[in-house]
Amino acid sequence: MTDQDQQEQPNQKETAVGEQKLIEDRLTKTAQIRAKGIDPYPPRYDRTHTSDEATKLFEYAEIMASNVGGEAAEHPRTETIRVAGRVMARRGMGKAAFIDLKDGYGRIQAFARQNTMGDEAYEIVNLLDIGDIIGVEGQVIRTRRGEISVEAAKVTVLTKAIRPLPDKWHGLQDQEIRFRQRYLDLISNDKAMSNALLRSKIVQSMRSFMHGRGFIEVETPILVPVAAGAQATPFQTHHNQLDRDLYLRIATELYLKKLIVGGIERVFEIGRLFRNEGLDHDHNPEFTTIESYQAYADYNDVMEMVENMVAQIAKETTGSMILPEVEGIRPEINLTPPWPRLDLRQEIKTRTGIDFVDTRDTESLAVAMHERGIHVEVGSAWGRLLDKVISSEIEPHLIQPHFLVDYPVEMSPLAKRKPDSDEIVERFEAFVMGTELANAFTELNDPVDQRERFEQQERMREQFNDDEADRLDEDFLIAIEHGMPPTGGLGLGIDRLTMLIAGESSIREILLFPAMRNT
RNA sequence: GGGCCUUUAGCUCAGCGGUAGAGCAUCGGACUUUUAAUCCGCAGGUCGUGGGUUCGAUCCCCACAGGGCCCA
Repeated sequence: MTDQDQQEQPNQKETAVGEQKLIEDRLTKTAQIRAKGIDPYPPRYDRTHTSDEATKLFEYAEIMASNVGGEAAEHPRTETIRVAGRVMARRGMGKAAFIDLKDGYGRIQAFARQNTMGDEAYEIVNLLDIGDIIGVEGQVIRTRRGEISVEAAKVTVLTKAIRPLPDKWHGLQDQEIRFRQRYLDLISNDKAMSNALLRSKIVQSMRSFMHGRGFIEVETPILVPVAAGAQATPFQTHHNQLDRDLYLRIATELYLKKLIVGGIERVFEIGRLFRNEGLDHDHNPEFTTIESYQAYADYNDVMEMVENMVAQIAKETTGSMILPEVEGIRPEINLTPPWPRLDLRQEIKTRTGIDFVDTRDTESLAVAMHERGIHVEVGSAWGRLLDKVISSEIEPHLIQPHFLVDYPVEMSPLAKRKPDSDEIVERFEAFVMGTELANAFTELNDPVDQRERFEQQERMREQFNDDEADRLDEDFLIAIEHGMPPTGGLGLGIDRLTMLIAGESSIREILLFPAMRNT
């Protein structure tokens, strides 16, 4: 608005409008609470019962009263307790009010009556808004309509909220706000809360499984001088004092294998990886994996571990290894081990007629793909093309859990060759619901071969302008030159595992704070 | 990267080439057992942003931004 406009409108309303008015109304009430000598943001509250505990307490009192009979059985009540939570709804009726309280364990109704609380104490009830956090002290009763309620003797404001909550009936529908302000989603939508709690249980169950098998949990650097150990574009940053460019890790792989060299024979890390790539329903630039390494094991041992780990986590978190159908998202998924092992070469041959062992050069593979209507990205390396064949022709069919086994060496610079083959490595990927869940191999521990593989990757970066090619990490090579025992390694996406168990089709429903564009 | 859909009150959503509506929430009033409480009344909007067409655009066109879905 220009100065002129303001001069032409000298009688602007003094009161704020819209959202600002809602805030100012609540700030006014906050001031009114203070004027009564009450702190609207007190430091603590002695809660004696959560909502579910209070409900159970009353149900017990009810049973006891019915055993006794007489007057007490008519209107049972508990001793005085204190509950606390957020005001989700308020039904005022002059000199009485019903308040729905929500805490971390459920909901309970508070019933406030002026002649129970006294005139002065009741005044606070009229200064409450939906969204405020309050404590209620009183006995638990059952109202005439049958609802277990805390009959308020005293209501204490614990936190005055100055912004309104989303619509109480429709909840929060706007996906953008759900992701950007997840706290509102958690307050409004039960599924958001259950997904958050499920993820915690999954990680807890996973840790317990790994510890049960004798694995040691470690944490390795996130800021690294060389972003190696996977094929992905890294984020770059800079350390000022050292005047040195650093990268955010794209894998935990190489550090963990250094620990295998050092003699920690079973090691795992649960942590965040960072890959500088786009966002979609199952990709986020930062995501969480578990990687594990086990000395004297090979990829067959790891396969057995993966199927048992995933099945056990499902069992512990949902009660069953069979995940129910989710309407419009996926059919019933049976995670019971063992999962079928599919030979990659055979599977591709069956689905497409292409035998990658007989189609070793880029051009003939591109031609074969073109003949079958598979998109060919011009200028791609052989391994990238085959990856496309797998992702477009094989993966979509793997709805129930499967392992794809034995990959070409070009796609797997960190995996050991099969004893009888120069071209095939001992690697598998686990697929469920048509997407990759885990990637694992018998780790390459021949330092000369490993150096050559890295050099091959570096050449691919040059030749095919491939930013995602793996990088030669000299520190890692020196480590395995000291001798790394035969080792089976694993990487498994925890966000994807949680999507699977939660029955969600978008990673954004699982990440509490998914990456978003600038507003 | 391409296509389609979407953005209107704090929230959930209608609407339309002629200066914008409902429900809930808010605000005022009535109400001492409600539970989407009820009843009466008031207020609340640069219709995502910027251009263009038009006498007139929230509506039509273009660009941009955010969100969603599909394809690559």
